[in-house]
Amino acid sequence: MTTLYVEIAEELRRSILNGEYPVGARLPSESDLADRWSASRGTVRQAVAVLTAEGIIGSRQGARRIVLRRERRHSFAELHSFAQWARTMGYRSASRFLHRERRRATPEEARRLALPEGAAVLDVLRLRCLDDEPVMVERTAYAEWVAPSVESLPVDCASIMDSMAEDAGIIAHYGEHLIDAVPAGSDDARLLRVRRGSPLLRQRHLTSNQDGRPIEWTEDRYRAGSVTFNVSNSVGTAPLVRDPGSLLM
Amino acid sequence: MTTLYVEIAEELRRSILNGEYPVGARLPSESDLADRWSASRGTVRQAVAVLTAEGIIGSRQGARRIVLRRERRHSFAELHSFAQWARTMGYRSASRFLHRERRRATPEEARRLALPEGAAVLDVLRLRCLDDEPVMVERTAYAEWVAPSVESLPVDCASIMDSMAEDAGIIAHYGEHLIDAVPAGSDDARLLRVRRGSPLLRQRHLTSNQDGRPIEWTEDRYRAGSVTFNVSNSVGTAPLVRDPGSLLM
DNA sequence: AAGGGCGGCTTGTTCAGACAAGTTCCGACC
DNA sequence: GGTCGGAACTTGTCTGAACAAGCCGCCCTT
Repeated sequence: MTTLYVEIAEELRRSILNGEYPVGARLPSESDLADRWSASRGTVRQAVAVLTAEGIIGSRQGARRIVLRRERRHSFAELHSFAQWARTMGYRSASRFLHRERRRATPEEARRLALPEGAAVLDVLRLRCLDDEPVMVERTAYAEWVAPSVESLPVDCASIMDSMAEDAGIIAHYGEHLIDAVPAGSDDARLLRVRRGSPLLRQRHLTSNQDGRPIEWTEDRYRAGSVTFNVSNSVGTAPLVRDPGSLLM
Repeated sequence: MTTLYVEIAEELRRSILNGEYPVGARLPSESDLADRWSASRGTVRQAVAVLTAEGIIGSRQGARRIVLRRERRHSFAELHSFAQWARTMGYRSASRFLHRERRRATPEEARRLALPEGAAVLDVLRLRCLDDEPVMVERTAYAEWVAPSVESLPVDCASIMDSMAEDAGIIAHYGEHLIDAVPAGSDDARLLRVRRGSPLLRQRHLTSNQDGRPIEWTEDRYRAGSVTFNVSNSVGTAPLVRDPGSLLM
């Protein structure tokens, strides 16, 4: 049993998906929805705020909400875990450790992971495949406090994040992502089977646990054409809302 | 005079920025903050939700909120207008129309802009510079209903979006962005002064007005190293999504 | 000294009501 | 027929209250 506003959001999402509210249509007013679920207007506002944050519906003061899009967006976990994302998209994903050893953190890594200069990190290099095609090279520096959990994993472990959560209770909670384009180095080129200097989509990200303590600093390099990042937004700035005594996210 | 929750959010952001709440520190509880501003708890929750969405603070049920980061990152929500973004970042930006003519929409453009096959669009090619350095090539297909506003602009117009808002009341309200990496074509290479085939960061985006009516479908190509996109998220919010390359593109 | 449990604190969810601000639409007027 | 104004509707902001759920530290036990 989930919470009420999540349930309302899910049912609305379903209604949009199955065409009851096509793209461009206006949703019922908040009070209509509140009546339908015997909920207060505030709870309904939490529900529609979820869909707004997902980019599915848009809203303006005074006018009824409209449907912008049908497809649903995916969750935080899928952004942090390549394996989990691949699974939900219906791909077979595989990965292998090519390299795994402790070394000193570079100045950049130390800064990102909030470590003292020269602290030890666990350096990991992995190659990721979708349906047997090499798609991404992943270079990660793990903070020392999570290193043991990573070192004990088998070389073909599919999802480090999943394993860490299960074995050590280390859970990714916050993330920051930097996205740009870089030319393939000679190692990248060999592993991804592209020419040296050809374009790669680079996603660097810092993952932290629930206390804001950094877990890892990662640089992923995707072969051009294999992956696209997708963002929806609206001017309404506040993707979040609240209402009588509560707000949501 | 802005609204109360925005004011609270701004003051909290300032306090974090000036070090009153350093990274890792715990914020006061909701009721403390409510007392301080003589506001209800609900209003305070709206304020902290703003900061949460910006990735500045994190929150977990039962525990006090913590500071994750000081700076406010430049988020996609603000990346509506290149000119506007450049200005807030302190750059001198310039741009020039290299090409501007009506033609038939390609099948992709027709789909994105929700137009019938073969409808007319206004095709625009612009070169964007930051501090006199060519940084981005922009290829836009404008829907016919906004074409007149664009055609009347001077060749060195800095911000089409600003002009359209002023002159015709056409306001960008919703956006969807697709981000990946592509090799520079020969035109791109000449304009951006890079070698052909060198990596470019590509941002395609669809802009719609307040009714969800498509305004433009744009393809921006940034020279590698000139721009990095940045996204923050946490377990409750995921503004960014990853899509497989070949499907649905 | 190490471990466990309980209680107080804090965030999450929900309710009902009120007013402000913006949109829509129809009807009156020119 | 077109335009202007206003009424009805809808979303945005805010209050105050209550309970649930999760976290943390203190204290007591072993």
